[in-house]
Amino acid sequence: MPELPEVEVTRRSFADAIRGATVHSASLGKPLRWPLGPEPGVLAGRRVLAVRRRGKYLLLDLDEGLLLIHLGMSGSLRFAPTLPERGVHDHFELQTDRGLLRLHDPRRFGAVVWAADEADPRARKLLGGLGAEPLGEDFDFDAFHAGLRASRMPIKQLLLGGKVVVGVGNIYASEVLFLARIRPTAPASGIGPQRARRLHAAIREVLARAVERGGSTLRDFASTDGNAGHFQLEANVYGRAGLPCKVCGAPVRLLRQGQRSTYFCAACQRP
DNA sequence: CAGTGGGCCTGAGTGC
DNA sequence: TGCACTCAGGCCCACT
Repeated sequence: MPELPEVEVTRRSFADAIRGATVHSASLGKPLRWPLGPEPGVLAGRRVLAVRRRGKYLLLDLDEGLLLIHLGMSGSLRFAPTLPERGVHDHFELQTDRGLLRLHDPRRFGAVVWAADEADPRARKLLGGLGAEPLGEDFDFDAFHAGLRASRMPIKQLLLGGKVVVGVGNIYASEVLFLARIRPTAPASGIGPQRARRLHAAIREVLARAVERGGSTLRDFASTDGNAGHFQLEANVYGRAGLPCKVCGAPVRLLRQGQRSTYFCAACQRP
């Protein structure tokens, strides 16, 4: 579910409030994608120093160790002084002196993983292969273009892979390629400097705009305060198969790439 | 080596 | 109403 903008919106919604909090206790529900590692009891007494984001992972820095939180396809976090009674899909809770942090994740593709530090193999396994942060300083055009040239994968699948740039999920991949006027099936290595420039800019533009809009709410995304996002209201192609392209009026087309839906305009987006 | 497809889960929606 | 089926925002890993 959540792509980079949703994760960033989530982070911003509770980072300040939880900073400095002391953990009283932690508890697990049903198994998530990966085990926490140690017993949840080791979190008792820890202080939360900061909440950072790397790709679609949230990093809770503790005074000893850190927690890597991934929302998977259906995960969401709430943080508040008190929350309603715990439900069957609430699979992780961190009780602190500033409130309760709760992970709600019906499909359980998400995870909460403890690591001693970022060099810990447990953290490196998850963060090690990640590409550039699209909204950060390190999203360098030359490196990006070199990443494209090195792969013959269809550009949409390369973007989803997260090795070149992180955070572009299935919704935003379609939107970004529409804005850059590039066909999703185009081999990455064949994208010239001109089009690569447009793509590089489109990634920043679409993701930054989605963050401003509070993310997308397709099914059940909500930030930790429970509010919905609004970006999907301005999607140009995602979820609009058969409807007229907002630019040229041609019907938006739908195709499958690697078991995922891709939306595009055949008139606006050249192969 | 790069690239593909299976699988992890549950819930919502559709068609019969 | 019930059942069978498809699909959904991610990502690791076994395989070709």
